[in-house]
Amino acid sequence: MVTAKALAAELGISIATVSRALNGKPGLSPNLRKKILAEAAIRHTVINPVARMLATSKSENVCFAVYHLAGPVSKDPFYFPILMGLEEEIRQVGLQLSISVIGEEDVKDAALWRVISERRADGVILNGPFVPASFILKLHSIGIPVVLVDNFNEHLPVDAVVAADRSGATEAARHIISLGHKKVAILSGPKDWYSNSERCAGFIAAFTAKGLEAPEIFYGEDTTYETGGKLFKKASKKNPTAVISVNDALALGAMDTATEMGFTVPRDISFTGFDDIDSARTSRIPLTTVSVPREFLGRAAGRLFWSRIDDPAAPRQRIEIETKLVVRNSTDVVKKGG
Amino acid sequence: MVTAKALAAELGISIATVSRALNGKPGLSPNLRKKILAEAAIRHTVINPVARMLATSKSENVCFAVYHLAGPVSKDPFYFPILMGLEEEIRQVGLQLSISVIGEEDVKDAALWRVISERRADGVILNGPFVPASFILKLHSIGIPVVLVDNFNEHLPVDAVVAADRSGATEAARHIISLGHKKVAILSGPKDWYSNSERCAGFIAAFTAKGLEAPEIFYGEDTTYETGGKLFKKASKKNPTAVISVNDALALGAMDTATEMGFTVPRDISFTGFDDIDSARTSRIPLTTVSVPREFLGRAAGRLFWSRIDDPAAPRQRIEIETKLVVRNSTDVVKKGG
DNA sequence: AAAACATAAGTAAACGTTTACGTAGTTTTT
DNA sequence: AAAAACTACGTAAACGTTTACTTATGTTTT
Repeated sequence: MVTAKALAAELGISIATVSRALNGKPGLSPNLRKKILAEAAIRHTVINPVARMLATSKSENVCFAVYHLAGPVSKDPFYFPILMGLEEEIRQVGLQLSISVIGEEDVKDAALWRVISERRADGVILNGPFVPASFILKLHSIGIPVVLVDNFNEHLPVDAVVAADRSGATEAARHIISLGHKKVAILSGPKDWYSNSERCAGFIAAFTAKGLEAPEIFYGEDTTYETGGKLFKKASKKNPTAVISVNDALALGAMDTATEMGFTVPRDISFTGFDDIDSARTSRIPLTTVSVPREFLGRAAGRLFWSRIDDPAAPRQRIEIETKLVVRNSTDVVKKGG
Repeated sequence: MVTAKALAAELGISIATVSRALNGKPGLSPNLRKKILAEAAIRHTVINPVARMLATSKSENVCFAVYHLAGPVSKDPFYFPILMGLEEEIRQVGLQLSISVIGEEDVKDAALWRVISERRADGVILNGPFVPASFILKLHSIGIPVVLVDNFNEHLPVDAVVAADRSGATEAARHIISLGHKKVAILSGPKDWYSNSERCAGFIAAFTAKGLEAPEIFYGEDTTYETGGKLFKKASKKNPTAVISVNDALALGAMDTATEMGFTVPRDISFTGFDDIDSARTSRIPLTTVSVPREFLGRAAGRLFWSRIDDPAAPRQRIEIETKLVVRNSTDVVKKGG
């Protein structure tokens, strides 16, 4: 492995010329260019990106931040596909993706700020609804490009890519309505998480649009399997014929608890989820759910980031990725007596 | 934000002195040091890591490579926790973690090689059993520190961290044996994946140690839920009273297929898995499995990497992380007639 | 054929550090 | 009290690029 500098010396030409050749820049005779490129290929010469970064003062690095809450949230299989999609996109524009997990203490004080201020990243992809708005604002105000994934806030002047939570939820609810269900319960996590509130709104909208009574929403502290079970126990007192949840984990927990309590799914109660994580498909009773193309969310975030870098003054963008209802075995027409 | 250079100019001292102060190096009067540090804090002065990298020719960057096979494998929720653990560890030693997803084409040719040769990383954490040995060897032979996670090969001169696959498997098999099972089937993925072969060996060992007949192994092309179902259909022809699998997805698929076929679990057949992924716990019939502390695997990989950087000439290390049998509801004593 | 202009290359200053080496001034040794 | 040894700091050469500027060498234009 030979540096561009060494290559220049070997060929008896200036570094500037080699630089131009290796970067495909003009101002160079086709002959010499070919010669340099050929020699570079033989000697495995690549521009040293660190030196380039120093010279151009760009880090060519994007940071993917995972907000790591203590406890079950981190186990959520939701983010990995996003990460994969993002990486592929980011790589294609020649950037590199680094990851950083941040916790509650970090946000208050240093953390990402550190990553950024040490110039290891040109910008940040912030993931999930847990990141405090104040932190996002701070990042943005010091000129760091930020894009949000699976999170959005109208008052935040930053780009975001989200799933079509509301319309997806409406579609799921319409499915339930079309099966004749009237007594419905909604299971949700904290209402201040963007996707939760959007999805709930989407559910409700479907009912009110048909002139039906809006279902009651049962809020939990998180969106885990266990919480799903707990919430169902509460909800079951109202004898719903269908339970719709803001995510799959909740739905799966509720469904299993229902089975334990003696209900037969979907004969007695129908269940729907949201996200289409693996276990929705592989569950004993495959779950009817709204599929969120997570890898695609990642790709979109990558493109969004790139366009932001390209034009820092562009107006804020919000990309919404279409979702798709996947009907499986957990939903059925309402019983006559229901 | 002010560079060290600018800070030096402001204070009317040399950059070298500021560098020493900011890096906590000796050769500096306590007074001046304090003064510099104070001013640095006010002016938010941090050493520019890019410049440092150039000067020291270290990238301070570790690359986590995910070998992204087309298809269901990538959805495996196995790697995310590893990633999280790794990041925390890596960060503590001042390194940064970047991720790179590589595919089959990349390995043949460029890929990681690119990442490395462009000096964006000081080394690589290679994840999973899919990475071809030739590629690992190539990386190692050009002097790139490599650590393997969830993979090992005696003939490869690189560090590795793995779960205690063999002993964990033995423990699971012993559990099955202690319940009185004699007719047992083993479900596995490709036998050339390290963890698969180790786990199979561990299963077998438990049986032969007790003087029992070694169970038949049914091999699939991958270790997915769907394959689990297929394999069980084959295995069921031998009327096993227990089915032990090399991972949870396989076990879950087998278990659900068994239920569909009319078996009652665990009364008719017992099932065990391996890994303890989320859905093992949240499955309708919670799965008896061997818990692999994945976040810890990540941490260990981070430490291993660091110690390798520290002493490139150290002998190869292989860290084995203890696993733990988690008995849930999918296993029971063998039926009298079994 | 002179003037104006492209084109192809080189020069050298930045980018912000690290670090071996040099040099005063101060302390210790003998 | 002179020699030796520290100590605290400065100097300057790397590290490997990028890029505005300059300088030769053709190539048009008039």
